[in-house]
Amino acid sequence: MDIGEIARRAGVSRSTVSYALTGNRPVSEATRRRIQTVIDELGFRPNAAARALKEGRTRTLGLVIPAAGRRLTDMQLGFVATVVEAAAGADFDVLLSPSGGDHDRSFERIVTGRRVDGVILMEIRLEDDRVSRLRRSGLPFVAIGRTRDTAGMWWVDIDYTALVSRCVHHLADLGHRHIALVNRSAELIAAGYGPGHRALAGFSEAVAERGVAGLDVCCGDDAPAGEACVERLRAEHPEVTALVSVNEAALPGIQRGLERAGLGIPRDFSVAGVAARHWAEDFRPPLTAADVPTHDMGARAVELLLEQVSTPTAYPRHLLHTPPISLRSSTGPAPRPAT
Amino acid sequence: MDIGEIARRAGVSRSTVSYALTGNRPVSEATRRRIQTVIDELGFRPNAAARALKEGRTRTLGLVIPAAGRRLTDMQLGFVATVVEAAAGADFDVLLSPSGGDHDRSFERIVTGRRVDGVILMEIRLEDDRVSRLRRSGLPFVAIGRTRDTAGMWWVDIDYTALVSRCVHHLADLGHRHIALVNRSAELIAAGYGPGHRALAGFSEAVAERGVAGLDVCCGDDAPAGEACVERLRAEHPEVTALVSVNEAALPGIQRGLERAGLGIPRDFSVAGVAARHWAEDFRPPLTAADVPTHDMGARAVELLLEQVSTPTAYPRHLLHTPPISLRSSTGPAPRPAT
DNA sequence: TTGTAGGCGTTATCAG
DNA sequence: CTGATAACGCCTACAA
Repeated sequence: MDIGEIARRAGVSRSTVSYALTGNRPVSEATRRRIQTVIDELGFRPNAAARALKEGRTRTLGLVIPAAGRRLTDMQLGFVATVVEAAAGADFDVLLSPSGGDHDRSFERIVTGRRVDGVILMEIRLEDDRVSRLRRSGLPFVAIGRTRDTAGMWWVDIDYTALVSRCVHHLADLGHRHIALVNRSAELIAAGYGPGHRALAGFSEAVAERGVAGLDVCCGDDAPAGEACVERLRAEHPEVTALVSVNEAALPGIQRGLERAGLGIPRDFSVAGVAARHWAEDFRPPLTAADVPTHDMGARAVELLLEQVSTPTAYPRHLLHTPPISLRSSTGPAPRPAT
Repeated sequence: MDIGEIARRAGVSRSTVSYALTGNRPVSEATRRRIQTVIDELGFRPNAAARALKEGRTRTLGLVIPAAGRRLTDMQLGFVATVVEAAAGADFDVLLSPSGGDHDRSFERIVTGRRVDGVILMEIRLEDDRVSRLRRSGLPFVAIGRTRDTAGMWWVDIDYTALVSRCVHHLADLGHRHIALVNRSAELIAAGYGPGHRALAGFSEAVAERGVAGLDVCCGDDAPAGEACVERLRAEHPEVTALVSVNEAALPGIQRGLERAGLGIPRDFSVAGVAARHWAEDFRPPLTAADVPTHDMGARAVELLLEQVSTPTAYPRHLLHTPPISLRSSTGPAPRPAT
């Protein structure tokens, strides 16, 4: 069934049906209604491929997610969900591309095959092949995260440097003199994952500024890793009395580790961090943390992308979120040394 | 840049380029190589829309996920990830469609607009509009889960009835006489969500069979709900000494609730359930549970769908998983009544 | 207000 | 072994 079928049944020409469909030309109320009736009757919808071919646009966005295999973190999932939702709100569909390392079949198919009007990129590294690839292709794209060199690039990101720095200052204000940073996994850091590096930068800087001792450790993205991490920390650096976590998935493990070590939060040990709200609220006691606005970020990324799609010459824009740190109850004065 | 450009540069006709690309007709090695060179040089890939229009297929699968807004559960996320991965393995892209109850613009777009060659449906209800819609459309589809009437339908599911029943038997064998079922949310049950109903069916049946007292409660898909659920359970039914959970996201809360109530697991209280492996292993102590093979199920769903796409006349197939219950350490003999 | 015709980039059927 | 050419279904000048 195609537009011709509708035209025949409605007794009009194909173009009239098309115009009735798109509204790109006035159609008399009478014929419009006749056409609509036939369409409803047959449940017709224009073929997306034909339309895309003719119009040169697909009304589809590509969403590049971290390569399959690794489980997505909650935060990443949050982005996926809100991107899809925001796109749907603009009547755009979302094509998923799991693309990890370098040249991925799916990525190439989507980009070079012109399957989408624009791309949203997740889990950006400081140097990222996909970004350069996309830059070359001329396909509009928005990064959730950013590369080292952001020239001419559209992106949405969280200011991990500032956020971690603030956490350190907060803890230092409370009298803590030995503070640890629980970062993301060693592999991610080694791969040049931006937030990991920026968190570390903010940490080092703040720690130096306050003249306190800073210790940074990598930690896998799950509870067991978090627990192991705390155990090691206690064993090797018992002087540490507070930690800042940018690894939300490790939080339950961190909590368990502290518990098992017999440390009360925040009486004996303070914890602060950056995490999606529900992680922070699930922590016991509720975590003093910068709540990552995944929802907003995903929606903004789509917004920027659609803007770029409709105005390819637009000047690059970006959004750097620095959500406030919500003071909950996981941080307190440093315990008196047990002299 | 199109196929004509390549043809010109390679000094051949457009059809030859096409044949070199698809392999649908022998092309002399010499010209094939010449064409390939030009293609590599220019980084050409055939336009997906044109190809879809001509071939009548899109090499894309639709994945219908629960409506945005609600956070996806870990299990659902697992399906998404493995479906995408499996599809990518077969050089298929995946188009996401968030379609909850009714307002399915995106769903309609994808189905009627012929944007995909087939659809995978998640979170199936016993009566499901999307299933009937898809049945009518003639578009191949596979459900992860199943409706009440599965006639002529392709699906992959977990046998919640059997699994929950086994858990109950296991607990009854251990001497528990008062067992609770922690089900999914009341809304989901009310909406006719299959697993919820089938879990309940298996529970009621097994409980009756063993002559033990059964109590079923609904519980939201998150930790706080799990904790609240346990609290209520303790307050209103202190005689209960064991529970079966089919709500993995509530598990951390269940654990916390039991802890706060001062109950040791499994000394004072036993817990069994159905959950993805990592949830079970994160439980303290590790949870005796049927490990839901999300990975396998997603991959199988894609397999079935591709089979159906390539052989539309194939006889409907389905897969009912009944993973074994892994005995870990969260279940033990019923405590002696405190007489 | 409506109809006619051409073309978007491919593939596949004819010829050669 | 290779070229011309006609569709695929839609949109949109151009004509009426």
